[in-house]
Parts: sequence; C-alpha cells; structure tokens
Amino acid sequence: MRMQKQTETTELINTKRNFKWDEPTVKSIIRDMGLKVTQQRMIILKCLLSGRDHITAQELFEAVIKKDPSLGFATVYRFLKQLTEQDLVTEVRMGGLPARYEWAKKKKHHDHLTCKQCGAICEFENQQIELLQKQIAKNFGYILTGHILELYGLCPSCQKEEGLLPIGDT
Amino acid sequence: MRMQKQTETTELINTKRNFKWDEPTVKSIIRDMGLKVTQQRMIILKCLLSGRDHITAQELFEAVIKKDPSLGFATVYRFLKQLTEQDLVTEVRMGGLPARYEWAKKKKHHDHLTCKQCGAICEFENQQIELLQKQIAKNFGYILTGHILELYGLCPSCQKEEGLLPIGDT
DNA sequence: AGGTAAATGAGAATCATTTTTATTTAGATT
DNA sequence: AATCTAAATAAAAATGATTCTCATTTACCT
Ligand SMILES: [Mn+2]
Ligand SMILES: [Mn+2]
Ligand SMILES: [Zn+2]
Ligand SMILES: [Zn+2]
Repeated sequence: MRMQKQTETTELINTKRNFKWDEPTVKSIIRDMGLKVTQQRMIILKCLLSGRDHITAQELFEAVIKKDPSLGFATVYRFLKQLTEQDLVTEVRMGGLPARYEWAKKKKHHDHLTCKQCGAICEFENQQIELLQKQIAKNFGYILTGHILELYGLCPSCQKEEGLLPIGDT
Repeated sequence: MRMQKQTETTELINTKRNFKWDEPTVKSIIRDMGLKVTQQRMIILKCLLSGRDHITAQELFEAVIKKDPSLGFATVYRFLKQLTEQDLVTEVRMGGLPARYEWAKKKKHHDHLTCKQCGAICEFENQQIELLQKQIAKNFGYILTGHILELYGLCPSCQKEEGLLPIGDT
C-alpha cells in the first residue's frame, strides 16, 4: 500500500472507501442480490466493506466471528462466492495461495503488484497493456473475455531491510 | 494451438520439440540436476518431454503408470517440483485449477492465451507489455522479479460451435 | 561386493474450498 | 400475529490438489 509517481497511461486506483455503509445500504445490497437478508450476511458484508482490501476468506471469517462466534465459515465462503458471481467482489488468485477478495463495485478494473517479501499490494491500471492484450487476442482470432496480470517484486521498504522479515500484511 | 498474424512486438513461441530426447540425453539432464538417475525419473522425464505441453501432474502420472504401474504419484510430484525449482520446467497456475507444467529449457519466456471453452492454449510474448510491466514496477519503487499474465477468451472454433461442447484438451 | 545417502511407494496429512444434511429462519401469506 | 415454505445456516464430512512421513529399496561411490 505504497504509491509513487506514475506514467500517463498507468493510473493508481482509489483505494478509499468513500461511501457510507449504513444498515439500510448494506441491507439493500443483499436484497438486490435476490437473497434473504440475514444477520450473518449483514455481518459478513459489513466486515468485508470495512476491512482491509484483498482479504482472504479465512481473514474475513476471523473478523466475522468476533461479532458472532457461532457464524460458520462455510457461510462466509458461500456468501463470498455469491458476491463474486454477481461481480460485487473480485476474486484475486495468485499461484496456489488462498484466494483474496475485494469489493469491486465503485472501483474500476485494475491489476496488482505484490511484494514477494511482505505481501504489500499496489493496484494499477495501464491502458496500454489493456489495449495490447486485446490486440494479441485478436491476432490469434480469440475474443478476449478476461485476463490476469499479477506483477511480483520487492517493495521499497523490503529492499532496504534486505532479506529477513516475516511475511506480513497488506 | 492456433496461430495467426502478429504485431511486430508480439511473437509466437516455437512449440516444436526440435531436440532428440534419447536415453543418454535424458540421463544427463537428471545427472546435471545433481540427482540420481533412477528408472522412475527416466520414465517421468521421457513422458514429460514427449507428452503434451501444459500437462497436469495427474495427466503426467497417468502417462507414467502405463510404463510402470508401480510408480507412485508422490514421485511424480516430487520430481516435478525439483524440475521447477531448477527452472527446467515452468509451472503455470491459473485460478484454483491444478498446476500445469511445460518444459522450459530451450523455450523462451512466454505468456498464455487460453480458451475458456475448450482449453486451447496459445503462447505469446509481447516485448512492449514486458517493458511496460518493468516501468510500472519502477514507478512504485519495486524491483520486478516476476509476473503472471494470462489472457482468457473464446478461440475461433469455439466461436463457431457456439456454446455446447465439453472441455477438451490443449 | 559393500556402505550409505538418496530415492521410492504407500498412505497419511494438509489446506483451501465445497458439499451434505439436519435444523432454523426470513419473509410471504393468510 | 400465527402459519407456511423455500432459502439459509452450522457443523461436519467430503473433496481435490499437493506435500509429508517413514519404512524399505536402490544408485553409485569406494
Ligand atoms: Mn485490488
Ligand atoms: Mn506455455
Ligand atoms: Zn515488501
Ligand atoms: Zn476453444
């Protein structure tokens, strides 16, 4: 979660939460999905909306059981899947690691640059790359329906503290 | 596995097997890895080298037990991991699906364009994208160490036969 | 041929995710 | 407000890919 200057075509993504997630708003998100408004869904959604970006199902579950220890993790997975299917959250999968989720609504498409050392994630979008991808698909006669672009590297602070820290968060 | 015209900066990758994988060659690959030359490693490697690209561990295992039904799948996984660690094979992971492996030696870096419908895979490399990736990382102050770029779409033949065929191979 | 570290097979373990099932509940309908 | 029913839940088992453990076997250096 560190940002710096950018080329004209690469833009940073607003990671801010500039909408109010009050009770009625959260309720109507669930209702608009065509689902019943349950206490567990309210809790899960609130935790998702107010928690960190790129959260894992496990992390979300841990946040959720602080509010209701009886809530099951299958419910978290189930609801996350529904949110993903309805494109309200984006599922980010890197390698064999657990999937990470982020609220997609009101946040445009973007890709990720992740620090291998500490896990810090930068979000970006580069129009030139997006365009080149379309051209490549076209050259092969394909209709492009999606893509995954994940960059991996060493973040500035991990470059200094060369080598020996635990894999942490954001 | 379908190829068409390309822009100057996007090149197709040779998917041909233009080297001879005779007994002594296969043996020395294993020996050069600093490993003992066992019958199971010979079999696994031969199957890998002569089989399809982007093979899964399971598929490789199935090919392997045709030559030696007693060979265990842990041995396949183990050896694949060692090959991956020594950069002799590349591990391609997409989403939560099983990893796929391909012989990396004598084949330059490339990315993949996969048909969502039938699984057909095109390989490409685009120098412009590679360059842009480096710039993006640099703009964030990161040192780029790797990337995953996977494009998804509908291949030409699946565009015709709209919709209803089983998920096949390559 | 003998010694030993490395390799193997079989199966258990792990880890993320999904499915199953019996029970509860939201919300529509009296 | 009481009743109904499809949908939702918790808990636990199942799944599927991959890794690990460990007792046994084997490659290869003397
Ligand atoms: Mn993101
Ligand atoms: Mn490939
Ligand atoms: Zn870092
Ligand atoms: Zn296809």
